[in-house]
Order: sequence, then C-alpha cells, then structure tokens
Amino acid sequence: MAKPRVIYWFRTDLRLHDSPALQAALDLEPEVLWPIFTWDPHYVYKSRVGVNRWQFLLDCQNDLSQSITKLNKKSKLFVLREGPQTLFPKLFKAWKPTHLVFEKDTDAYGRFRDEAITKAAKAAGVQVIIQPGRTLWDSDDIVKQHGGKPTMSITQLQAAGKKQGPVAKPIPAPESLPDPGDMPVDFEQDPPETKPDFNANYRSEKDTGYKDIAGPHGDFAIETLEELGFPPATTPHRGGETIALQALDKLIKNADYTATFQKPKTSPAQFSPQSTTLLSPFFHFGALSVRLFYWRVHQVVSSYGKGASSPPESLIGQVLFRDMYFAAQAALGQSFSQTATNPCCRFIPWHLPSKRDPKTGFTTGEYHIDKEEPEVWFQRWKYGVTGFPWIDALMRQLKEEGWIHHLGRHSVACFLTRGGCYVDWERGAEVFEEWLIDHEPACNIGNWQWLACVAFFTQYYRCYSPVSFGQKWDKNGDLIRRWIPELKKVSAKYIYEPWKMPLPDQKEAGVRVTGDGLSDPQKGTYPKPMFDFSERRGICMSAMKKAYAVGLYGNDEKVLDGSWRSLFPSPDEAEVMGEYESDFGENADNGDDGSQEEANNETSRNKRGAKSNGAESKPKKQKIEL
DNA sequence: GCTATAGTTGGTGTG
DNA sequence: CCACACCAACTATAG
Repeated sequence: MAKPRVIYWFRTDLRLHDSPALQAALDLEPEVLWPIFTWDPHYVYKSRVGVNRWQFLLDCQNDLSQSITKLNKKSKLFVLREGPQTLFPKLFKAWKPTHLVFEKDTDAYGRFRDEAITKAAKAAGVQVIIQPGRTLWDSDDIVKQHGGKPTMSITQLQAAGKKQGPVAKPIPAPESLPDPGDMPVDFEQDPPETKPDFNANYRSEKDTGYKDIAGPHGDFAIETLEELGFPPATTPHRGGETIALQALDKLIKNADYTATFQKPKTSPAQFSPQSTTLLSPFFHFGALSVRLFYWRVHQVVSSYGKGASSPPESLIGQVLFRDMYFAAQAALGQSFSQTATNPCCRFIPWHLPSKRDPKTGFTTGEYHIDKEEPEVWFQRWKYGVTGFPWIDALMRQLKEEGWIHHLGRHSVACFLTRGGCYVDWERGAEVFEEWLIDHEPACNIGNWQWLACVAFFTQYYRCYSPVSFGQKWDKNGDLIRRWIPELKKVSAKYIYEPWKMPLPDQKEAGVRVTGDGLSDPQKGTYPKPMFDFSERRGICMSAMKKAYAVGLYGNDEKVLDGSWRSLFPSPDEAEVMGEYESDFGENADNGDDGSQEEANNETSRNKRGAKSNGAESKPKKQKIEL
C-alpha cells in the first residue's frame, strides 16, 4: 500500500510543540507532508481584524515557517490565498493527498467551514483527521460532561473537567518532517467576496492580497501588510512560537510569581513591563499550547508548598476561565455571540442595539442609533476622548498596542455598558475584536457578557469608577501620563479629574480642559467629561434593576418580535410612578435606558406582567412592582 | 424545599 | 497602610 500523502492544515495552531493534530499527521508516517495555511475571506473581509493583530499573525506564521524549515530544508509554511471551501476540492484533485489533518475549531464559523471541508474531502476520497488542541479539554467533551449545557461558572467548568479526567500531557515537538509533495496550482482562483469589507478603513493602499493563489512570486510566501493594503502596525508586542517558549521559560523561572499569582492583585496601571504574563495572544494563535502552560505552571505550584495561590485567582485559574468560555460557546454556537436568540444572555434595552437578519436572527454587523447622544458617547469611548483620563488612557493604549490589562478591560467595558453609557455590549465587543491582538472570540464575548451583567455575573451594583478604580492602583496617574501627553504636567490631585482643575492650574500644566474631543480638537486641550459619572451610574443601575425584574432572556419571543417594549414603561410614566427612584441621590430613571423611549404608552399594560415569560420562566422577586 | 453562603478582581467610610 | 462594615441586593450551589 502506498504511503500516506498528508496535507497538514495550520489554522489557530501556529506551533510545533504540543500539537496533537500535527502528531496525528506524523503518526501516519507520511511519504509527503504539506504544511499549509489558507487565507479565508471570512477572516480577511468579514471579521474585524486590526493591523496589530495582523502583525501578530504574521509574526507567528513567519516563526513557524522558519521552524519547519529547520526540520526540513525543503519545507516551510506554504500560504495559499483562497477560501478553503473552494480551494480544497481543487487541491484534492491537483495534489492527490490521501489525508487532510487539522486541529479542531469550535468557533461558530469554524464548525460551519470545517463541516463543508470534511464533506468535500469525503467526496474526493480524502481521509480527514481532526484533533482537539486549542483548550485544556476538548470543549465538546466538557459540554457533554456538563449535561449538554453551556458552562456558565468556573465551578461548573471545574466539575466537568474533573469528570473528563486530567488535562492531556504535552507532546514534544517533532524532530523531523517529511518533504512536501508537488504543489501544482494550475487551476482557476475563485475570487473572494470583498464587499462589505469590515476592515476597509485600514486599507489605505491597494489590496493585492488575493491576486495569486501562491502569492505575488508564486512561492507560497507569507503575506505582508503591504499586500493587504495595510499601514505598518503600531504594537510593540511580537508574536511567534520561539518567543512564546522563551516567555514561558522566563515565567517558570520566577517561581514566586508563578506560584503565588493572584489576578485581582495585579495592577491594570502597570506598563513596561505589565503586571501579567501577556501570553494570551500566543494562546489565541496557538503559538503556545495552553496545556504546555498548564503543566509547567502546575509543576511549579505543586513543588512550591505553602503560600501558592489557587483557582480562580491563580495562573491555572486564568486558563480554566478560557476553557469555560470555550465550552459555553461550544454549547451555544453562534447565538453565544449576541443577545438575540441566546437563552443564556439577559435582555437589557441598551442603546445602539444590533441590527439583525430577520431570516436567521443573527446580527449583521450594523446597529441602530436609537438616540444621538449615546452614539457620541460610544465614539468618544472608542477613540479615548471621553474626558475621563483613566478610560481614555486605556482606550488609547488598546488602540495603539492591542493589549491592555484584564482589569483595564473591566473598567472600560463597565463604563461603556452598565456603568455609564448604557450602550450595548455588542458594540464594545466589536471594538475589542478589531483592536485586541489576543482577541479570542469566545473569551471576548464571555467577558463582555460578564461585565455587562447579562451572563456569568449578576452583581450590577458593583460598578467601576473611572476615577477611584485607577487611583487605587496608580495614585500618580503614570498610565495616564504615558498615554495622554496633554495631561503630562497635571498634578496628581487633578490627573484623574482634570475638569476640576482651576484655570491657573490648567495654565501651569499647559492644558485647557475644553471641547468634546471629537469635533476639531485644539492642540493643548483635553476634553471635558462627556457626562456626570455619578448621575449616569445611578441612572444605569436603576435601569439594570428594572431590566432584571422584567427578566427577559435573548431567546424570548418578546425580545425577538419587539414586544419587549410593552414591558418597559415609558420614561415619563416611570417617573410619575416613582418606581425606581435612584438610591444614589440622583434623578430617577429618566429614560436613558435604551430604545425604550420608543416604547409605546399602551395603557392596558399589565403591571404584573413584568416577569419572564419565555422558556426561562421562573419565579422572580417582584420588588419593582407596586 | 428550605436556608446560608459564596461568587475571578467595587466604592466609601471608619477605626 | 490595612481590615472591615456597609451599600443594596443577584443567583447558583452546598448543606
């Protein structure tokens, strides 16, 4: 029998160490092995991928390619520029592989894509081998162990993991690789769907990425940012398995840090070096195996003895959360990424809600502007000109470097949603999707749901202050000074609240606090705060209280057909009823909670109807009712 | 079925 | 500097 000819399809596993899928390919003892990467229009045009994450991906691809070449001079990472659904059927004919091997992807689109590829392979008589490898445990196994339900708490994940058994031990990197086979691409290229282009704002230059399947020189070279029409990246963070392994070694050497790590005690204000490991982008691209990390940290912790931290605060705890979000996504599929149709996501009448395809129920990437003010707030949040220096510094760091500390993410996410702007968490998640170099769909969605108190977390009365939270970590405001040079000379007394600075102090610091930061910002100025935070905090909190009492979830018919409006009284009526007078000494709910301003004033509204009516129906405290 | 408690990481004020 | 109570109050889980 002829020896196997294997296509190894790299995707989010850009590494050689501890790759169960690559090991499975090599276990076939193939005659030839093609290590390939395919471009996917879904990633290039239909996902939000900022220039910094592209750079990180490039780093990972280049490093992997070099590592492959070290094992076999004839081989490298061969990049093919065409969507996998159309490319593979042609490759199967042209290259005549016997096997296609890849790491399992449990993302919603990944499953859809891989199902199509698997079908095409079967039709072509090509055997498909899929191995899990992105997470500690196979996310589908975790779901099974959890009774087919999404894991919505860390204890649920831990229980399911315990049932599933120990995390797999890491597999060493291969010591050699087979030669690649011939790679004819004498077939027509199916052009990508480029419109709409979610990343159009980056493509200032000409986009030539998809011109030829084998790249501009016909050598399957790794892409450059120029070919994509992208400007240079601004992030200082570099990718690749080589530096990931070095970073891991360095971490492990510091036994005290590794064994006693407590996430809530790491500072979101610390930079160069940051207070956490910054390994997340390597996990995302698979440049570092999360199981290798797990076992090496485990070794340090178990030999450390007394004083070691434990989950959820510990380093191990951090990757457990990652598995929890992956398993939640694995169970819920695409509806995990949005409120509508999602049975585990609370419905809140946020501002700027997503538009949906009426046929599928899924969001389109566009959103409704229910009111002008929150749209301005959202833009000011996104571009770091809210007038709250702590928020603005973090957002500017995020945009330029593609990474901010986890607690910094908490702070800005709370501010945009339940703790300030009352803007839909899906808007914030989209910005993070675009800008984060470590953007992991499951974790990003899960964490936004957490912070917005729509899933995973419920204590909406715990609200991050854009002033005191930063001050707790960074009295002098060094992070602010680093990212907002306009405020560099402002005294520590005013650095978190420059609007309180008297004019003489402004003069001395060389900054004027004026304007909205968006329209024609003057040099030497910093914007005024876009609202009174404590007032907004009170409004948001009472609106959250109301929405919790109504108790709708994303899959409720009332959410999907718009009749949820009848459950939320019009703002004027609410004030007259005096139901949710703020307990914070501020105005009562003044209608800033979402599109409910559009709510009809139907008089026959059943006041006792304010409870869940969907599949999730359960008794609720009805404190809100009179 | 009930109650008590804990839950990745809040803010403020007091001692 | 820290510890702690209180704020106002949700829900899953353990017992």
